[in-house]
Amino acid sequence: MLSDVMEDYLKGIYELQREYGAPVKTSLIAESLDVTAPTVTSMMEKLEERGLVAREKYKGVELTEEGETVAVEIIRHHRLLEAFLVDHLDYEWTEVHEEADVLEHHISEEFEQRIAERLGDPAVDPHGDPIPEATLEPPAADETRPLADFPVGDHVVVARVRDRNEDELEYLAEAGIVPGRHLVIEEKAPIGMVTVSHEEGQQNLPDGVAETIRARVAEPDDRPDTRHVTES
Amino acid sequence: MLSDVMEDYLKGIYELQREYGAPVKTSLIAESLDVTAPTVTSMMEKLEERGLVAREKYKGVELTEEGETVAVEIIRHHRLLEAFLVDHLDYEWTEVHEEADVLEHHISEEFEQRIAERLGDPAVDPHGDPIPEATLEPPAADETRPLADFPVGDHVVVARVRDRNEDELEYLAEAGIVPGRHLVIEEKAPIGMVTVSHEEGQQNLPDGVAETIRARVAEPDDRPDTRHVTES
DNA sequence: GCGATTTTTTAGATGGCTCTAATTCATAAA
DNA sequence: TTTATGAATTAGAGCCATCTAAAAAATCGC
Repeated sequence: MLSDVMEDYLKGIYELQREYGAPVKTSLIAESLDVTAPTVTSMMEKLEERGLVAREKYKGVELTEEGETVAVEIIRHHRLLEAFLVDHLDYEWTEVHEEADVLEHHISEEFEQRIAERLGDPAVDPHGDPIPEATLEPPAADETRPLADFPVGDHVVVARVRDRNEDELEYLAEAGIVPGRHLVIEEKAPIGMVTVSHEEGQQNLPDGVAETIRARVAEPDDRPDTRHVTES
Repeated sequence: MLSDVMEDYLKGIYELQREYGAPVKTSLIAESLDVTAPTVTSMMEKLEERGLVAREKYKGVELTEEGETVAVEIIRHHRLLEAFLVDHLDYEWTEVHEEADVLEHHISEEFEQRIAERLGDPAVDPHGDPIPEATLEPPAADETRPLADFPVGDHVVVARVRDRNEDELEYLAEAGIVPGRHLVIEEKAPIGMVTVSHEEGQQNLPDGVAETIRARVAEPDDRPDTRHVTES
């Protein structure tokens, strides 16, 4: 009933709403989906007609409950697929995003249930992102923060390394920046760079990248792990 | 580059061409894809422009080599997916068709290779249909014939039970009409019905159904098997 | 072999998703 | 508080896959 394109808009709006709050502005949506602003406006009119977003002209949109449910379902599909590809088809966690981004729109309820079952209803995907429950309750806002936000000296655990292009993820994986990894914030250089360290050495990260890696403060019992980078 | 719709046309034309020979008429395509004739004509113009079909106006179309390769690829996807769903996600062979029909257009090369490998490069799918090779050579025309074509008294082995709606396949599975099954043609009634038998009893099949079940003459060493219907 | 019937194509329209160009609205700066 | 700037919307267009109605071509029956 809903086109894949509409599903992509809803997913995009959901994520922008989480990150920047509502209402979500036209220009943000346009940028995130790589379309022009008029395209977004006309799509918002359609989504509004269908009751999936609430719109205030010239201000922006917010997902309705129904729109949010659709978005959460697509995200559940995406993250289950990523987990499935890694666990059952030997994909590397760095290369699952594109495949999941397509398939998320095309798998049936049945397929979703079967892979969830086969995976044992995992709580997070290979990037560390939480997988929404089958009930499609929007997951609680998370307590992680971008790596760039922690002050020098903090000990943190990487929670998520966001879906982005494969080369970047591979580089980060190679450098040991993976979900679950224990890091120390070593330095924040005024040229827009963060330096972190772990058992295997130091790593410099441009601010833009450090913004998209989310972490939480290391608990007393978080032992620096010795997880190794996957051999490829 | 190619839309899913175009892929569906190519797949449909391929199958019609196998069944009835080339050129394939507009009306046949329209019926098999459940669209109107003008829709087919306009799609054929587009496929011709792209070099995927050769067209003779008012006569019909034939796939070019390139068009055939695309069709074979989609069919390979379809059948690998069906096999994967049955072998690795516990689907019944009667319920995989719809899922595969959607996903066949959306999986990557990578995904195709990985499921093929995981399955051990099977030669046939759960319906008994041959899975084209990764080289996408069009498979040799097969030597099976519709069940309806065998004379009374013949001993045959079911080769394929074609993709069609789930209820019908479930009924046939329940009745023991599954790929690999040894059958004897018992009677061909003038009311358009064929009667076949196997170890567990007799089964009447309307001609329309007997047309879509393909079989080959039982070889001397084909022992009537005792395969059981899957318990559900 | 010619008219009647069937099939195919042409013509013209619609809805979906996108664009560029022009206009309207909101906001930040003076 | 007025204006300049930037953001959003409207206007108008194009392409895709589809439709119905009308015209043209092929085929079938005598």
